[in-house]
Amino acid sequence: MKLFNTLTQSLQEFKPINDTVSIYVCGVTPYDTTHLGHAFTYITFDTLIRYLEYKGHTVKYVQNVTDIDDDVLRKARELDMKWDDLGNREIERFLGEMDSLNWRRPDVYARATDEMERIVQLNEGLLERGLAYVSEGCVFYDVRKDPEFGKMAQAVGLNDYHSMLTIANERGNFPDDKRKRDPLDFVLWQAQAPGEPAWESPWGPGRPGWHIECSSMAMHYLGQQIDIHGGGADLNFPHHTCEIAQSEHYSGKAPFVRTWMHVGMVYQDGEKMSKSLGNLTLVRNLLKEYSADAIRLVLQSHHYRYQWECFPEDLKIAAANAYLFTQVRELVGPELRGEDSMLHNRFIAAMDNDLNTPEATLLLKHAAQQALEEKNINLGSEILRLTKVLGLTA
RNA sequence: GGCGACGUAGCCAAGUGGUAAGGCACGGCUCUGCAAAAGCUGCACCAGCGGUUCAAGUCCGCUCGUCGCCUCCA
Repeated sequence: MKLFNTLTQSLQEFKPINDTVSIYVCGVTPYDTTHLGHAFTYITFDTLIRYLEYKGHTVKYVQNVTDIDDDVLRKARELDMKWDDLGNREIERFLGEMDSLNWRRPDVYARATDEMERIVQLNEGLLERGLAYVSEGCVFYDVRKDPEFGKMAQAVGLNDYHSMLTIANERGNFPDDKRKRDPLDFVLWQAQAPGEPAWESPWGPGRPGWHIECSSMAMHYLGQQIDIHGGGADLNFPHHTCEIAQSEHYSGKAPFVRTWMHVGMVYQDGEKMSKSLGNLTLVRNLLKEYSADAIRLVLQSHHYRYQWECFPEDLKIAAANAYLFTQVRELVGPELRGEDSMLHNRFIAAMDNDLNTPEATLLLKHAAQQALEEKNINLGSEILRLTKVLGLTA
């Protein structure tokens, strides 16, 4: 199977390091609702994992949830809720809605607040190696000590280190922070602010920076080098750029990740779907009108690396296609009988080509039309076997 | 401002040098008492200009346009 590695910007033959494929996917911050963009990302990895398992791999899948950060605290204040109550509520909603889409839950769903001890260790390690420094109860990553910083940023077109530095200075969002040595330095541990929750650390009470939890969890649950690390395309910089820096300098092993996979953004009204713009299609609302299979088919009819916009018409088409597969199920019955190697091989070829689900779903659709026309039980059985690989419930 | 991506029919979209998939919409036909559904069928000089090549949507350059990232974001 070939997968596109964001870091090298090329298709690479996928070969796991060990028998068990290690996959880490950046999860959500639980302060708001689940929209179609989230579903696209997580159904993409759900599909990948189902496919890998179908091909005989054992997969260990870890996803984080950032249950303590600025957004959670801010939203909790707005709602006059306790921050952890808000987090718990939104985590339940997220998991519930993803369950409704028939996703395979991660083997480990890790909370940032359960990770404190190891995050502190990671900070200590980076301090020992001279790649971080303490300043007024905070720990910062020292980008000047890391000539390799920004590999991922470069890969996605964000020029080089010096340009990033220049731009960051021009923009001036953080250089005013006198606690930092360099405007690009980022927080590994931040000192407690008045009224905010805090955890103990050698540098005083505080909480983790924005990127450190993922380094910590990935290395703890999966090892210092992992097979696949994924997330939305908006995470490649700065989040994954910083993750690479932290992880590789802590472990002394590179690459931290064999294959970086980034999922394209979903658009609405011509712009990127985002909480701040409010142009959201909510999974919860879609589920009122469409089946999980229809929603999955809409997502899978787009290739994961590319951005797209969801139109109502596409959902109707997907629902019609989902119906085709239920008709195939009626034709075949509960027991699968026979196979169709032609369809199987074409499906494998599509999926092996960087998870080309648009082609795979199209193949299955045409096969379904044919099977129904010919009342072909063998073909129908094969279709149902493969739709199951896509996580469909027909 | 810097950097990057993209620009294929009304819309979505495949296509990684060799006579332009597919889907939706639309038109025609078949079937049906009408309609719907279904089936058949029709519908593109690939943003513009220049270059490389026997051959370019596909490679290179420029222009125009759209979007993204650089700031929390799947």
